[in-house]
Amino acid sequence: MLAAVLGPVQGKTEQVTVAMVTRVGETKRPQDAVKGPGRRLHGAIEHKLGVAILSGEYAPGDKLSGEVAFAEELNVSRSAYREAIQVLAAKGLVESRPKAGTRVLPRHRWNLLDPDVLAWAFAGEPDRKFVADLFELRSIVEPAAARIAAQRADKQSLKEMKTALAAMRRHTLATEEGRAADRDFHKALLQATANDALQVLAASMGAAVNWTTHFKQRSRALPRNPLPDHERVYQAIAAGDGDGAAEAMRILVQLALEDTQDAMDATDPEAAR
Amino acid sequence: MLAAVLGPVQGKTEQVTVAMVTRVGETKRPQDAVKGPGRRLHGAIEHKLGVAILSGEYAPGDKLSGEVAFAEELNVSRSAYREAIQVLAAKGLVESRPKAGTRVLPRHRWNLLDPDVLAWAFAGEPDRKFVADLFELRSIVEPAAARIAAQRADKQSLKEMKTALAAMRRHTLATEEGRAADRDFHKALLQATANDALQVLAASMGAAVNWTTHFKQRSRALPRNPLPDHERVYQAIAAGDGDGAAEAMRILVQLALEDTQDAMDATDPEAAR
DNA sequence: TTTCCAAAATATGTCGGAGTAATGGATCAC
DNA sequence: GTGATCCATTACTCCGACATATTTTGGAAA
Repeated sequence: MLAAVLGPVQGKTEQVTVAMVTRVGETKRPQDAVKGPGRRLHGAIEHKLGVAILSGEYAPGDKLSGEVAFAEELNVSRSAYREAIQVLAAKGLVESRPKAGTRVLPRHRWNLLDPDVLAWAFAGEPDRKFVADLFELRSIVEPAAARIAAQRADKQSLKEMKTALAAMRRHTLATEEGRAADRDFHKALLQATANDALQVLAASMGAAVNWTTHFKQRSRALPRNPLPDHERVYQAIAAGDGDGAAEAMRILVQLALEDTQDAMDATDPEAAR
Repeated sequence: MLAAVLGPVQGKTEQVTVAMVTRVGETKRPQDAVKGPGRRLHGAIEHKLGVAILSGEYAPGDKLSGEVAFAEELNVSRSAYREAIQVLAAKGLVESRPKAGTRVLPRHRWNLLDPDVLAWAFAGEPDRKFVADLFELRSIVEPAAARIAAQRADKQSLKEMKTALAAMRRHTLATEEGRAADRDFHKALLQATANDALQVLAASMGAAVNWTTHFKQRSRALPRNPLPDHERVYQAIAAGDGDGAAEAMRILVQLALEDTQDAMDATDPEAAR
């Protein structure tokens, strides 16, 4: 009488594998390691409902069936269901009121920059308009971040960026290590800005961009080698050249956008106009 | 023990053990304090814990007392406490694991751009560094948004901005209507960009900026009249002048930052160096 | 003594049910 | 037609029990 409906939740081993996709070769303390907390049951419900909402299966304004009905339909207890709903409500996806039930909120209330919401958005076929919006935002924020980083970067951050670049050179973007190095590079760059708000925002966008690389992989067209672009950014930052860093980063983002769009066109040729 | 900690929201009366001296005039209902869908019990717990964490009362790495213990301490059921914790976990503030307990996550895991988290951050004395970071981000995003708006604004958005400007002129920023008009202006500007990601981000920042106006009010120094700055932005957008709009918005944000810093200096002279 | 595995201890996770409170809509009076 | 009142529906809260996961420990084996 368990939650067979939830599919991915049920298999214990599956969850373990998902949680274990952490980076190899991490020598940090076990506590700090990204040991993913195996998704709980309510976590699975969040994911299921979150994806359903983001994919448009439940449109804004739609009323979900009552707690008892829905919980029974999912074969979970009301507690688990309610905790999931609370999380969705915390992210602005739904709102619950006595007598009125819980309804899907209009899209402009959604916390689209929440990492989980982004993950749910990219779980299905991503919306091309939304991807374009994200890249537009990225093309605003990241060059500015690079400019600030060029002004404030300390030796420590520069060293980390250099290390990440070396790792990118060693592995390619085709490997998980390479992509991890890419993330590390941007992460180190953001840390160099010494701006918490920028870091949080870029972390969200980075996660989203990460999902797009998944599509690049799926398409046959190999993306161009992004290493030279990254190196230009690094050189400018190391030289303290704010304008140069911003311009180099602008180009980097622009190329990433083109690659992603090409990949999406290749994956879903119909949608390309 | 102390249900009073949770403020206005509280239920049971028979839970009180000793010295239940009902204070007269305490018959206020949750609706009195909050508008719209009044905060539920678990909402109050979220707020209390969220503020405690953001203010540093619970430092990253700290372990919260167990569910039973903490729930009993707050005089709430375990269910309500758990739902609150799930919400905090959804915003990246804490993480719960069996046997290990619930711990406050490191600051870089917090969703600092979540509207609720921002509200909690500004519930106490705001961190000056964080305010500076937010304004730096705002000075990156909003001018760029204004530039895009100048390129894409349709008649509808322009009309809304014009209406908001008129309202700002009629009332001042000292009134709630005036501040609402200010928000409407920025909201209309963002809508003109036709970029969902930008809209969500700016909405969060707008909420944060709104909290800072609270401090401007608290200080004696009246902020300068921001109307001319807004009008310059509008004129540039209406004329389709992207560079002009960006520059005008840059100045607007810069002045807002100076006003806010002055207000914070006046409120807390010690921290000013 | 050191290493490793197994069982216990403990805190979170899940469950089902009962009762409370609040709200939206129908009903009724004016 | 307009307003206030009543009521059914729904989420909200509480409770107590059991399940599950993970750390800790203690003991067996090397």
